Amino acid sequence: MAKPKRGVPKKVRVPTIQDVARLAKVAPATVSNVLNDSRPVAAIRKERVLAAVQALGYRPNALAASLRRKETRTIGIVVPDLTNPFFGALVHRIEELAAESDYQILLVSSNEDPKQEAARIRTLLDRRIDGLIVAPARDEVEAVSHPIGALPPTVLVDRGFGLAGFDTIAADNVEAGHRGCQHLLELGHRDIALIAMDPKLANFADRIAGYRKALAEAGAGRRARVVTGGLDVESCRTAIERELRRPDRPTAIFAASYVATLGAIKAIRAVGLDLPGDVSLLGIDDADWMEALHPYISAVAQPVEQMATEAWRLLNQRLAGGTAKSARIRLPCTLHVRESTRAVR
Amino acid sequence: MAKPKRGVPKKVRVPTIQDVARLAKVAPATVSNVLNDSRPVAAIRKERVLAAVQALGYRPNALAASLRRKETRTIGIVVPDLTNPFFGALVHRIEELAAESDYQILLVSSNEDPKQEAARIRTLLDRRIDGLIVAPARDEVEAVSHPIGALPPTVLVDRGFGLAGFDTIAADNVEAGHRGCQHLLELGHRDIALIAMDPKLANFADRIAGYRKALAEAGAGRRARVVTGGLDVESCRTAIERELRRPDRPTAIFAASYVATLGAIKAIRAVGLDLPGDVSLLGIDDADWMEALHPYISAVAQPVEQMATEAWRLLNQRLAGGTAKSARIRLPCTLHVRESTRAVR
DNA sequence: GTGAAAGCGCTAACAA
DNA sequence: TTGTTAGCGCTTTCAC
Repeated sequence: MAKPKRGVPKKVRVPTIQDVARLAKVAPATVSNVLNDSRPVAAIRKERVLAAVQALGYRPNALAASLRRKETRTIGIVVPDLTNPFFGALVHRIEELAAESDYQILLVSSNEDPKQEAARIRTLLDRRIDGLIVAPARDEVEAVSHPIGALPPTVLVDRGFGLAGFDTIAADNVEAGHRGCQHLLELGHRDIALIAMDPKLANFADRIAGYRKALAEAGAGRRARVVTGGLDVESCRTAIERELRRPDRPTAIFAASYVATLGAIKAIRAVGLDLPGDVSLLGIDDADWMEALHPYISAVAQPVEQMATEAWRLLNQRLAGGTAKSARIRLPCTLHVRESTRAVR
Repeated sequence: MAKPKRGVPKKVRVPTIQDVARLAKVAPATVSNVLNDSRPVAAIRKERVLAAVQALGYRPNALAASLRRKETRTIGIVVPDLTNPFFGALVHRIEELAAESDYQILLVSSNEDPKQEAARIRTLLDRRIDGLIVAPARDEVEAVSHPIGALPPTVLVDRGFGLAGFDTIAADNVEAGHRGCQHLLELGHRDIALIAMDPKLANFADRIAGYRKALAEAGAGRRARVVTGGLDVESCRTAIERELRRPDRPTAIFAASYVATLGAIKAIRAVGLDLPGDVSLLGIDDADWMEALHPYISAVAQPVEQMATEAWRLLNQRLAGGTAKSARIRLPCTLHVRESTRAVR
């Protein structure tokens, strides 16, 4: 048995700005000024400082600087579920942009739960993040900010569009629902079931509205069929399966999210129908695999990259002190017609 | 035009521990002791403190506490690519576990680039993270730690297995390659091409070794065909397509990663072969969609959840002062036989 | 152009 | 049990 000496911290003292100053025979302030270009420093001293920094392997303690400067160059990101490729891509891109501007990312997941979301955001605030990007679990203001109090500059992505006091970004979900449904109608479908994870979430409500609008325009307003799935693939699958087993089963499924799309494919399989022979499928949200296996899945793609870019741009503006009134940005989706949608027989 | 007053910080002063102390008529230290249970405090005072905290909406400044305590309760996570579902799931689970223990996650992506990796890790260190979990871009020690200097407790996941000074965790990649190849051999395949993104990465080297071993055991050692793809789907697709267009094309493809699997599917389509009629496909790494569209993709699944759990467990142990010698943990993979692998004609 | 000194908000050591 | 003091490592006055 090795006898583990517990809690013995390494004795290697990390050099501080004082150590550098001493070695370079200058004031700590001068070291700071050299390293941050915050004031002109004579060339001779500057060299001495740089040499000392080199010699000691000095790295400024960002914590101390943040405490003093009252700015952490850290932003929080909150997403409902990181395993969802939409949010994965979103975070990926934001992290990339943030890093370019020398910002770090504190990442938390809310697991689609407003309670957890609030709790996690609070811990982020305790760390004095400079800004926050959140894809909220719910759309209500209370859920996002009420239990938390003052927030730093915050931009809301995907959900919570239009909430007062926030810059908000979302896909044009009404148009996504409208355009998607139109596509199905053009193919001759009249019995189109739309599957939403939670029709109360604004983005689903919008997609449903667009869908209804397209239906109405085609004189098929009474044929709307909105099915509520749930937050996970299984519950969506079950709901869709039930719909497909009805005698008057739909000829097309419009799955209003990534999770719903996955559920729809599984449901169609489970019922033993042919895709797209017996039933067409149109998804919302794109993924790499949708163009791999046949039938390629037709989908209305949200502009994730753009959403990330805009989110970062808006946040950056605020971080720079911008006080423009809250932005509300709707980004257009793109319909990718592939193989899973086919003319009705 | 609104006239934007730039850079005007909000005048709302955030309450400090001093404010609470004053209001509660106690010493700041007492407030600290109440909030952290660090010393017994008389019930009367405790109540006064709590009331004052409530009244002011006081939240301790974690930055200041960290500076003083020399511990941030923050750990860094470094992954090569967050859009890869494997790393997405890994981060997701680690974040979850960390949050349960009141740790935060600073997330950075290395984009498969050791240079970027080193740079990003350095910025994490400047923030005095307590620990680090990294899925390195390369396997060499130098790449991970040499250009950086002293690291906090660090565990390496997926790559860099066995590097001295680190707890390391990886799937049993040799076995994964072995078992996978065996499965193909059992189906009668003899011309099996293995596609690796980069055969120099240890996990690919291991998978290749396992594959060769299985081949040798079947007396087909000379028939090994290792194809180098690349870091992205397209380059893998191209490489596999080339292989499939040869007159002596393989009857089975063994794609040694998620990206390679996607590339393989696309290549098989591009060449116009039937999957699995003309060619079988076995992937490494599992994904939700592999059980959605036909043919369901057979795959050797890495135990992502377990890898995350173990990573967190090991790190936690170190954070608690544990000084056991570096752990090396190999976790077994699971073969999911589905529809994309079929007996050779 | 430079240095000395104060202080960001907290906790740990020392007294009482 | 409580308060006072010092100081974590840095940046920013202010004075020279």
